[in-house]
Amino acid sequence: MDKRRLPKSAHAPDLSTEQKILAAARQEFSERGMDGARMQAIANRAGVNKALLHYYFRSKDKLFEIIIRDLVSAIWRLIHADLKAQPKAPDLRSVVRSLVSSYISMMSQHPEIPLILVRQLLTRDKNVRVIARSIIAEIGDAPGRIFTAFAREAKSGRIKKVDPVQLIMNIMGMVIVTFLSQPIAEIVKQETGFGITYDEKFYKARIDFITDMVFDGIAIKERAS
Amino acid sequence: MDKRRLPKSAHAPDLSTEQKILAAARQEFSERGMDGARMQAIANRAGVNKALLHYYFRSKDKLFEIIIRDLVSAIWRLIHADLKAQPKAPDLRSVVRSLVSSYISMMSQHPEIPLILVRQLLTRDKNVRVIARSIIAEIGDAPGRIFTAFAREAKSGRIKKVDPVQLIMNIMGMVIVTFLSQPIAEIVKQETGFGITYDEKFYKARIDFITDMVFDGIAIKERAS
DNA sequence: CCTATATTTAACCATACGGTTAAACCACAT
DNA sequence: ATGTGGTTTAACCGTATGGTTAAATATAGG
Repeated sequence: MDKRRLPKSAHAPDLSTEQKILAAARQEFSERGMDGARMQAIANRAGVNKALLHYYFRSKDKLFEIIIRDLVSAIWRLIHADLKAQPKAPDLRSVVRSLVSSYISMMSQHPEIPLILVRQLLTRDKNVRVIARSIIAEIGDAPGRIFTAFAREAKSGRIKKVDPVQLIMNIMGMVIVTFLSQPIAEIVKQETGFGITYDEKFYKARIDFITDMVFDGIAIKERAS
Repeated sequence: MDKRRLPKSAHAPDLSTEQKILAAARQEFSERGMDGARMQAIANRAGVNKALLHYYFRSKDKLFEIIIRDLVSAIWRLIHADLKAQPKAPDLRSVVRSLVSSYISMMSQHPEIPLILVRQLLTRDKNVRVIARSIIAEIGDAPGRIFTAFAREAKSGRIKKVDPVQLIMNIMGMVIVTFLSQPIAEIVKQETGFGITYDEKFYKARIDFITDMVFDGIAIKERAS
């Protein structure tokens, strides 16, 4: 059995049916979620026969799983590429800024990442465990880095002693709301006429704004206490 | 047609089958989302025959719509009750604090609210428009109040002149992440052993932490520039 | 009691949707 | 040209699930 899978080579259509399916699936899943997505819809988006979805990826579950796996590993890849491109952070503020910047730039390049992952993580479902586990593994570095850096800085008295859980939760909240708000903002625009333009400029502004809010909030001001 | 609907009075079972269904549906929808929810599962949770769901609420869509409508109006009701219970806010910081507090207390009492609404709003779907519209109408007060209050304060030079969109986005992000993180935190606990206890104490701490972060971030420190 | 009306139930229906299959198609090697 | 193996297609299948129905059961009013 299984003469399918790993087709590759020989024949070579116009740059991979497989890729077209994956792209279409990413779209569909991000808009409708695992349960709302329809195999037929994915096939249509990809301009491909439905049976091919099963030819290349056995089942809907397997397809979804691969999408998730790819997204999670993309996080890792993109974040690291971006961090490496940045100058080594000298001070704490720069560390936070570069982390925030990396995550925002990553998600702005791939808006499906927060959409699919968040929705899935909100779902009470045993396979969520699997996703969560891999995310924890992949994302793992960031909270740790922030945590230890802050602990050190707090010891040296340059920042307030705050609960790191609260701190990280706030940072994460400010980062992801940037993307979760997008579909809502679109509707608000259509309803009220007032809208946000999610472009390069806006994202840059958010990086600064978040960093500022974090720091000028927790930095101890010399003159008081 | 329609001899059903508005059964009420006459007979009177043990405190409303209708209510049992609504409660069960709220649960199911919040855990699995509109598409993932199963009518049979709702019936089971309510300990009721499946046909009753259709007897009281025509269809799955209608049932979901009612749930959403109720949640949205609950936001309004709870927020206002809470705000009225609080002392009139004298200064800006107190205004923000009391708004943040109201929203957090509201969602902590009804965790389904953020779960169902956020998931639904992430879905690309025409009926999202309807939901969004009602939320915009109901929630409407808060951003406006914050916005004008901040504009006034900024004029008087007590806080930095910041983009109100960025500001509100940050506040909202920090508030909702408090609840969106809950399912994830549960898994993290099972995976790594480290967990957060989402209790009264934690929520109170978050209210303070968020307020502090917002303000000590945007308040102009006398000694500097 | 009897009747009318609301409620509840089991059994059933229709179909949307994930998945399968067998045949066709296509490119290349021999 | 023909055979081989990956690829694509239309047509089909089984079932889960939303929804319906007709009969049963309860309740209140007369």
